[in-house]
Amino acid sequence: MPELPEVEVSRQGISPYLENRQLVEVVARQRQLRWWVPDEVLAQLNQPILSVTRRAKYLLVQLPQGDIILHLGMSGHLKVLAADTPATKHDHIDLLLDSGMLLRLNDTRRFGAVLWQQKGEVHPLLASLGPEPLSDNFNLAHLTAAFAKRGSAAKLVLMDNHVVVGVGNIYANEALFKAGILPSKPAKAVTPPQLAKLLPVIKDTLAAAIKQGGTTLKDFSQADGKPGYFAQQLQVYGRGGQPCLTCGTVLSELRLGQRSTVFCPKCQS
DNA sequence: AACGTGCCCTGAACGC
DNA sequence: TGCGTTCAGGGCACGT
Repeated sequence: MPELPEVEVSRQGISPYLENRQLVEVVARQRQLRWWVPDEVLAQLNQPILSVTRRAKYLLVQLPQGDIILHLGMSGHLKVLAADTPATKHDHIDLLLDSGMLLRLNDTRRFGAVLWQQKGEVHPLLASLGPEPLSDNFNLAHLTAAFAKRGSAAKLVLMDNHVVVGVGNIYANEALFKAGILPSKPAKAVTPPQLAKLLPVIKDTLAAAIKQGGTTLKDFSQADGKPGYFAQQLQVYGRGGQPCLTCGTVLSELRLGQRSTVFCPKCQS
């Protein structure tokens, strides 16, 4: 599933193919994604592409009159292909460019989205998001304040988009392990030293993942859907019942907010 | 405001 | 072999 690093790597991968190109046609197939743009909006998008940016896990294709917003959901991925490449199953939308290439969104499980926001407006889905994890707005003061007033599990608060965006299930598990914090610990009970450790752990892990994902960039127009950062060793995610890589204790597994949660009962407290 | 739960979707993995 | 069931997960919507 695309987490923030994969979305950022996708952004970096597609940007060179899109920026300063003219969008000449939008081909829509499957409209039953989580959210979808009205056809009359899609019909008016033949405009130059100014840039491709990212907010949380949303990609923004910026046009003079507004932004096309893409969300990859759980199973979505983007490819830049020759315009005559036949569509396959789950290819939901193509943005055809004047270069003879196209940007194609494929999303098996259809948790993704295609949205539009007019220039000068902020789509409601983007309006109340927390800070970007790699920005200075995500700092110890902010993290401390957010945790101080929440009684629910630390992992759930970390995954709350109002607290910080882009920390999905995998990274929440990994970051809490590296910071030595029990995922089920009430957020307000997490100690100042633990928070001080958690903050850089999140930033460093995400930054490293983006950097590793960069290795797939030059092959982006190929059919390579594998995110480079998955090559990194996951310490706990998907390893329930196996020994902790630090101390050898069997990793515990439980569900928080209907998400799989793995932790070391000895290393995390 | 904060918290818990349901829901959307497909395909792989599993159980009988 | 071939069913049925379970699981994975982002994030909104809703009820309490």
